[in-house]
Amino acid sequence: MQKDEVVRTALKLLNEVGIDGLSTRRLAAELGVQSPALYWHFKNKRELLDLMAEAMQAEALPPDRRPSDDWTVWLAADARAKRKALLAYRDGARVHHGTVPTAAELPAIESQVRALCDEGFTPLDALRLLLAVERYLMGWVTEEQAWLQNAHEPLYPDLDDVPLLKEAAVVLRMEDRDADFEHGLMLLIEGAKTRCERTSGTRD
Amino acid sequence: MQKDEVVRTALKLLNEVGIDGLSTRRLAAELGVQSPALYWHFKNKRELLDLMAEAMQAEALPPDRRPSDDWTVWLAADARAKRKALLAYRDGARVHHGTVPTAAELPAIESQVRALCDEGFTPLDALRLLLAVERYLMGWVTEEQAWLQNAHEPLYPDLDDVPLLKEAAVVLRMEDRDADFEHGLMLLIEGAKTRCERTSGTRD
DNA sequence: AGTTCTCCTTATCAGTGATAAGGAGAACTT
DNA sequence: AAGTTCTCCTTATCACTGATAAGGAGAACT
Repeated sequence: MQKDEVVRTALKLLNEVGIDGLSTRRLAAELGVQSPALYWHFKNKRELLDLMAEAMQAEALPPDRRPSDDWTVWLAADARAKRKALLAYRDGARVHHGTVPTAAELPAIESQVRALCDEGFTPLDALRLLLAVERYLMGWVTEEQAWLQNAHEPLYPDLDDVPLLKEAAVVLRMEDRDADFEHGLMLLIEGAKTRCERTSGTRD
Repeated sequence: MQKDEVVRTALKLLNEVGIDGLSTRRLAAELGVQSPALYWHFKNKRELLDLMAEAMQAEALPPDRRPSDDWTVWLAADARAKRKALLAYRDGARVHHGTVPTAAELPAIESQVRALCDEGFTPLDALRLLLAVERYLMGWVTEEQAWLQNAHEPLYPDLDDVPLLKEAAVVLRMEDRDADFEHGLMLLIEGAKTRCERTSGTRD
C-alpha cells in the first residue's frame, strides 16, 4: 500500500460519501485494511486531507502552463480552472479549507506576481489581487457545494413580494452559477485593471 | 431554560472552545443540564448552529440602518460590519457556512437591490454584485479564522528566493489583514462601478 | 381528583479519531 | 545460516461524538 494510492482512494471515496462520510474506517475498508494501518502512513487525518487538497490542486493547474500576454486572460483562466477542480470533487472546497500554501508553492506565486508587476502592478497590489481572487473563489465554491448537497426543494417559490428579486430570480435560485461566478470574477479583474491604470498612469 | 438562552450560551461557549470543541454535552454542562435536554428545544445540532448564525448576523447589522446616498459607501460599510460580526466569534464564518437566506431575509435584500437599481444597475447585476461581495467576505473570513487558530509559528521565514514576495511580505504573512480585506473589497466595488457606468452610460 | 403536557433525567447506541501493544515476514548484519 | 532490525499491518481499547428511547417529576388544565 502506497501513500499516494491511499490519497487516490480517498479522493475517489470522497465523491461517493462526501467529507462527512469519509471516516478512517470507511477508507481503510476501501483499501482492504484495518483503520489503524492508515496511521502508519499519516500522522493524522488532517495530514491526509492536506495531501488530498494538494492532489486536487495539482490536477487543477497543469505545471507547464505559461502566462499569456494579457494578464486579465490568464488570471481569469486560472480562477476558472481552480473552480472546476474544486467542483470535480464533492466537498472539494471544504477539503481545501485551512490549507496554507507550503513553501514549495511560493515560486509559482512569485512568478504570477512578477507577471503582474510587468504590467504595472506593485508587488503589494499584485499579491493582494491574487489573494482576493483566491478567497472569492473559495467562498464561492464553498457555498456552491453546500447548496449542491441539500436535496433541492424548490428555492423561494414565491417572489411576488420582492419584484426586483423576481426579475433576478435566475441569480437568487442559482440557476446559472457559471455565469454568476464569472460576473464576480470580472468585477475583481476590472477593478484591478482600472486601479492599476490609474496608479501607473501617473508615471506614464 | 429558554431557546434563546441556549443560543446565547452556545455563542459564549463558542468563543471559549471553538466550533470543534462545541459539543452538545459541553453546552449542556454550561447550562447545568444533561445533554439530551437540548433535543427538546432543537431538532438537531444543525438547527442550533443555524440559530447561532442568525443571531450573529442580527448583531452585525442593526435593523434600522438606512442606505446612505452613495452606494459604494454603504455597500462597503455593510461588508465591513459583517466581517466584524463574523470575527467577533471564534469560527464565526464556519458557523455561518451552509446557511441559506430564509424567506424572511429576502425583503432586506430586495431593498438593497432597489437602492442599487436606483443608481443605474440592472436587478441582475445588482444581485450579482451583492452575491460576489458576500462570497468574497465568507471566503476571506473563513481563511482568516482558520489561520488565526493555528498557533502561529512564524510564516515563511525565508523569502530570499522570492524577492517580489519579500517585498509584499506584509500581505503574504497576513500582518495587515484589515487593509488587505479592504483592498479586495474595493476591487469588487470599483469593478462594479466602472461596469455600471459603462452600461448605463449608453443610455445617458 | 384525574389527566395531560412540559421539560428534564438515566441508559444506551452506533460511530468517530486515535493510541498501545504485538505479530508476521522481509531485509539486512554478522 | 542465525540473529536482528525494520516495515507494515493486526487486535483491542480509549475517550468522545450526535442522537434516541423510555421514563419520571411537577405544573397546568379539565
